[in-house]
Amino acid sequence: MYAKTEDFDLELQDLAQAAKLFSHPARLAIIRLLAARNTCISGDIANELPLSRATVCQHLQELKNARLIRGEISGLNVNYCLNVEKWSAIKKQFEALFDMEIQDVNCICIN
Amino acid sequence: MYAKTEDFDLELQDLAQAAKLFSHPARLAIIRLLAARNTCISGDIANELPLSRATVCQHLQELKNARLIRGEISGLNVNYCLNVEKWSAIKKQFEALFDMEIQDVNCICIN
DNA sequence: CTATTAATTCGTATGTTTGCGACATACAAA
DNA sequence: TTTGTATGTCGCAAACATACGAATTAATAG
Repeated sequence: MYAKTEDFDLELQDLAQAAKLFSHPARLAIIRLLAARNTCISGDIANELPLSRATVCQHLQELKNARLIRGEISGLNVNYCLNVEKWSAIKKQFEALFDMEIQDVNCICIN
Repeated sequence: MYAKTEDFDLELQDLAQAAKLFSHPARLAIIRLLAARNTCISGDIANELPLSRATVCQHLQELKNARLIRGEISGLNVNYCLNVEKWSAIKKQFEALFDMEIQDVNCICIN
């Protein structure tokens, strides 16, 4: 986090951090995969993405640190799944953003 | 955009790019300001944020490049406003993401 | 025990974002 | 024309993100 980020409302910091999770197509692809399937082995995820195993792992860790996904060791494999509670919480945050009332603009604003 | 980003679905690339707009509290704060007011002078925006004018200008340009906001010159001032069409489009993209059906998870996933 | 296999971490290279001071532009008033 | 004011751009530095090969860890099979 850049230093100045702390100078904003916590609510905005929080939402910005959630948005960052969605700001890379690999992470969106992972989320989509985990939503679509209920089996979710790390290696399978890596095989479906056009990235190296190491890079996919990094994205998985980011989502895991944010508690949006969870991983469970099962022998040699690791099963990942969405944390639906966190998913719902983020969904609510974005709903609040988009439900925000918008005043009529008073500029013509061509450009 | 990193090279590998192009290897993903256009839909995911697009959504990731929209999410990036929301991934900094300064940009969220700007959006919130523009939604709340119908007068929206560049200098006033900069004064409300804990950042230098140059930095705020940079964030404004980013939002403008993405067509989420528009700026209109009015004498010495520049009036900014939300582009409600783009705002609605992005809102729809996120609604589609969050309306995605989620399968029941089959892992216990403590960690 | 020793391979084998799956997953992750480490180290490193490269690219992007953030932040700002200084400079440039552009309009308006004196 | 000169001066002042509002904006925006440039160039730099620091922080952060992305990507991957190589090394590491950890469980299992032989």
